[in-house]
Amino acid sequence: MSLNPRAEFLLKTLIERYITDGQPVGSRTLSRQAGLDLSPATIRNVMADLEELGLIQAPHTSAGRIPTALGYRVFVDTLLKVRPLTASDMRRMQGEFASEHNPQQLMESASSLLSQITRLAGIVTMPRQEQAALRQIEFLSLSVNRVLVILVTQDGRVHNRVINTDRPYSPSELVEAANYFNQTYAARSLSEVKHILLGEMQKDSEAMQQAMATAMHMARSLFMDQDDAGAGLVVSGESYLMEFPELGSIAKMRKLFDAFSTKRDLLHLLDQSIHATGMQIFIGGESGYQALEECSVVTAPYRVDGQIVGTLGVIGPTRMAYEHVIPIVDMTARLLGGALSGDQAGTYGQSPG
Amino acid sequence: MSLNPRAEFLLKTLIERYITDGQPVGSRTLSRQAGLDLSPATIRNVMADLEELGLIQAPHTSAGRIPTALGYRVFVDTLLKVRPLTASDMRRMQGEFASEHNPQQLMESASSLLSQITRLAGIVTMPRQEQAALRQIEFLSLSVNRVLVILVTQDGRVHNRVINTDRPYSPSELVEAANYFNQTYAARSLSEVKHILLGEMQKDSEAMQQAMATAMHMARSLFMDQDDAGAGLVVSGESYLMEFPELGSIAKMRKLFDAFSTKRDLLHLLDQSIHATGMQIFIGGESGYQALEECSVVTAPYRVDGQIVGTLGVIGPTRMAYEHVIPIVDMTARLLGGALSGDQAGTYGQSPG
DNA sequence: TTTTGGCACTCCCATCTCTAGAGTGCCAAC
DNA sequence: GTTGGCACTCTAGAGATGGGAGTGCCAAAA
Repeated sequence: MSLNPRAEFLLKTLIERYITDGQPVGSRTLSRQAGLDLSPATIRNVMADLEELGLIQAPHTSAGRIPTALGYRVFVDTLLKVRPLTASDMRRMQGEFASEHNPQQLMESASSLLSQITRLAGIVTMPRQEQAALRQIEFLSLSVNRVLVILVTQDGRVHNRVINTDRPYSPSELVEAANYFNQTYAARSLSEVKHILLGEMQKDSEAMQQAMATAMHMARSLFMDQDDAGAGLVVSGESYLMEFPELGSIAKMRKLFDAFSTKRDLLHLLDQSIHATGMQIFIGGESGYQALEECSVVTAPYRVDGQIVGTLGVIGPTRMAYEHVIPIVDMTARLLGGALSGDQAGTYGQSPG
Repeated sequence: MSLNPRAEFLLKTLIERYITDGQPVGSRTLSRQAGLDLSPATIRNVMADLEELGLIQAPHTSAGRIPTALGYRVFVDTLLKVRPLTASDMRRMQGEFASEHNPQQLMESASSLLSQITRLAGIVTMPRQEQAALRQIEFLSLSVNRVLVILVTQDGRVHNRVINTDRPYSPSELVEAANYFNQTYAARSLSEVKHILLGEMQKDSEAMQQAMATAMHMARSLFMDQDDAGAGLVVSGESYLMEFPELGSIAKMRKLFDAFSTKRDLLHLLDQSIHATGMQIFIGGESGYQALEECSVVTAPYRVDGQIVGTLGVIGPTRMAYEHVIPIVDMTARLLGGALSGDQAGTYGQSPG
C-alpha cells in the first residue's frame, strides 16, 4: 500500500471533512478544502487511486466518496494528530473525580463523563475481581445456616455474598476463620487466592485446623461461583447515538441497544483490551460483532497501582471525531485509575485529613 | 358522559381492534368486527357521538378512528375484562422466582420477566430503604479513620457504606457499638430508626454511654445522606419499544430513552404508586411527563410481610394489550413480594433444608 | 509525465401529478 | 332508528420529471 504524501494528505482531508459533516465528499469540495491548488480533475485521479486501494468508496455512481473501514484504519494509525484536551474539559474531568471516592460511583462518573464530553455512549468495566488484591475478609452470621461474607479489595470495593452453610457456625468460629484467612491471604490477588485454595483442597482435610477448615468452606462457596455475567459494566449516554443518521434505521438501532442491554458481547470486547497495554480502536466490523458493524469502539485500560484492572471507552459511529475522543478516553482512564489508587491511599491513611 | 350499552360495546370493539393492529378503525371494519348486524352507516352515527364525547378521534378526514387517552381511560376503567394468565407464563414466572434468592437478582429477574413476557419495557424499584426493617448492623474497621458499615435489612438486602471517621475506633469499640445498636433498634424500620436517632441527637451527648455515642456517630453518617438518585431502579427491555411505529420518530424515542437513563422521573412516577394500594395505570399524558406522552405505564406495588416496599410495572405504547399486561404485572408483584418474604423466612431458618 | 478543462454520462433526490382506495358526513327513504 | 346512496375529502403510493452533484475519460496544455 504505497501512498504518496499527496494522496495521504487528500485521504486525511477527505476523512476529516466526512467526519465533520457526514456527507460524501466530492472532488470539487475536496479540491477547495485541501488548499493544494489542484483542479478537481486531478483530485479525481487521486481519488480513483484511493478507491482502488480500498480506502474510500462511492455510495453510488455520482456521489462523492466516503471512507471505508480500512480507510479509517489508515487514518487512525498513521494520519491522525490528536488534539490536546481543552482546559475546560480537563478541569471538568478533574473536578468530577475529585469530588467522589466511592469506587462504584467513580465508575459511574467516568462513564457519564465519557458520554457527556464526547456525546457518544460511554462504557466502563468494573475492576476485575481476579486482579484485585484482597485486603480483608469478614464472616458475619445472619441466621442459623446463613453466613454473610464481606470481602474488601485493595481498590476499596466491598463485595457481599450470602452463603448457605451445611451446619451452624458460632460467632467465634467465624471470627477465627476470618483472622486465619486475613493473615494467610491478605494482599494477594483474588486469582492467587483462588489458585492456592484449589491446591489446599487437595490436601487431607482431616489435618486442617478447625479455623482453616471453616475458612476453606466459606471461601470455596465464595470463589467458585462468580459469574456476574455483564453485571460489571456501566454504560451511559446510549441515547446520544440516536442522533446519528447513519445508525438511523430502527432495525440497526434496535440491535445496537440490545447489545447495550445484554452487555455480554460488550464485556467480552472490552476484555480484549485488558490485555493490551495501551489504547485500542475497533473500527466497524473489526470488533467482530454484527451489532457494532457501523460503530467504532475506542478503549483504554486503567490501572490501580500499575496493575491493569479494567477498561473503559466510548462507542460511536465509525464517523466519530477520533482526534478528540482518543485523548478524552485516555485521560479518563488515567483519572479513574488515579482516583481508585488515591482512594486506596486514603484508606490506608496516607492522605491528608 | 352517558354511554348506552351499544356505544360502549362499539367503543370496546374499536379499541380492541386498534390495539391488535394499530390501524385506525373505520365504520365498515367495525361493523363486521362487532357482529351486531348493523350497517356501517349506523356505526358511523355512533362513532360521531363517541368522537363528540372525546373518546375517539380521526387522524384525518378520511381515516378511521383511533382512541384518545380519555377513550383508553374509559376502556380500562369500565370495559376491560382481564385475561387470566396462561399456564405456561405462570410456570415460567414461578420457575424464575423459585431459582433465585438474592434480592438484587430477584429484582432483575422480575424486571426481565416483565419485559420478556409483555414485550414491553419492564421496571422495578428497589425496596425503599425507609420501609425496610433493620435486621442487623455491623461496623468493620478498614483503616485508621475508615469504618465500613454493613446493614442488613429484613428483606435480606445488604447495604454497605464506608464512613470517614473523625477519630480512630478500636475493634472492641466497634463491636460494642454494633451490639448496642442491634439490641436497641433491631426489627424497627429504618425510617423509625432515623426518627429516633434524630430525637436522641437532641439529648445531651455527654450523658451517653461510649458505645451509644459511637453508634450514633456511625448511624448519623449512614442515615443522613441517602440519596441514591435513581440508583434504585431496574429497567429492562427498553429496546422492545423500538418496534412500535407510533413511537418511531427518532426524536420521541430519544426523549423516551433519556428518561430511561435519567431514571429520576420514572422513579418519581413509580413512587406515586407506592402509596396506592393496588394497581395503577397512567395513560398517555396522565403521567405528567412529556417523554411518556405516547406511553402508558402499568404499575403494581409489591409487599414484604404485608408492607408495601416497592413498585414494579411496564412501560409501553398507549396501544398495549392491557388485558394481558395487567395480570402479568399483578402476578409479578405478588411473586416478587413472595420471593422476598420467602427469602427472609429462609434466612430465619423456617424453610426446609 | 502530470495537470487541466471539457464533455457526456449516471444517478439521486426532491417535486409534482395522478389515481385508487378508504372513509366520511349528510340526506332521503325505509 | 336504521339504511343505502352519493358527493366529498384525504392519504399513500406509483410514475414522471428535471436539476444538481459528481464521475470517468480524453485530448490539450504545462
